[in-house]
Amino acid sequence: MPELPEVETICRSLTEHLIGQTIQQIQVYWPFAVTGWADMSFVEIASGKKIIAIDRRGKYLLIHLQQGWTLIVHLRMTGRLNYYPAAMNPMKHTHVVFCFDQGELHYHDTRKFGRLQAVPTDEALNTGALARMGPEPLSEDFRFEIFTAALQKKKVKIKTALLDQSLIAGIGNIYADEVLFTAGIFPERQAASLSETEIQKLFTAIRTVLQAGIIARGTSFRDYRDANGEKGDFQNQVQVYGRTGLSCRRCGKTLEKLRINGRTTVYCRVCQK
DNA sequence: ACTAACCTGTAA
DNA sequence: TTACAGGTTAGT
Repeated sequence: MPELPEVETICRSLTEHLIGQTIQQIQVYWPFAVTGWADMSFVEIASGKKIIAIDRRGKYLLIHLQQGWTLIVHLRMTGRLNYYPAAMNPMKHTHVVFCFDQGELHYHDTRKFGRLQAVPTDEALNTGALARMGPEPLSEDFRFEIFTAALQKKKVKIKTALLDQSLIAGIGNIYADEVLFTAGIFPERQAASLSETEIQKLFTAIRTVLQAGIIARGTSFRDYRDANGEKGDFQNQVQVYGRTGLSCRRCGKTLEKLRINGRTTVYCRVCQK
């Protein structure tokens, strides 16, 4: 569910509530949701520790604990982290509950794709997909020349390239379609076929669209909520995602869809070449 | 490079 | 009943 703007919004809303709070107790209702480290269980590692910082990397949340431990969270499609100021009964799909001095954090995930891993902080960025994660598009690590060189090496469609987390971190199906519309690029173009001008448009569109997503506090078509249970607003300003059969806001032509990499892709055949 | 798998819910 | 959903990975 959440892409970069949603995870960033969750990160910020969690930070407000949890920095400095100690995890007093953890209840795990679905054990597959959590993973420990070496011979230590997730609960053993995290219990009794204070949260000192919360970061985002791509679509991952990094909850840093004292004593050198970090909880890596990926929400996949339907994962949610809900902060409640007072004790709350777990809901049908609540898999983990963290109890603090003030309030509780509930991990909820209808489709059970998401995972929480406890790892040593200095191993966090070397763990799994995080080790191969591309640059953060909103940081100075995202460089036009490097992005250009990477695209020219790829023999996949540009939409597939945008979804490749090792090429660029944090873009998912909604923002990929929005970025390609904004850049005026047809999603089935081969990545290596883009001109420098087109890559420049794409580079700029990635940054402006993701930034707009963050300002809107994410996109809530269905499941997404921030840590306070609030919806985002970006669904009210999308150009193409979810608008198959409706008219293009720019030229009026009926928007079309196709399937790329198993993902529905919506585009305007007039505005995107 | 494409598909199935992991899951459940909702809408067609 | 079938298709599809903000993701990733392990298989052909």
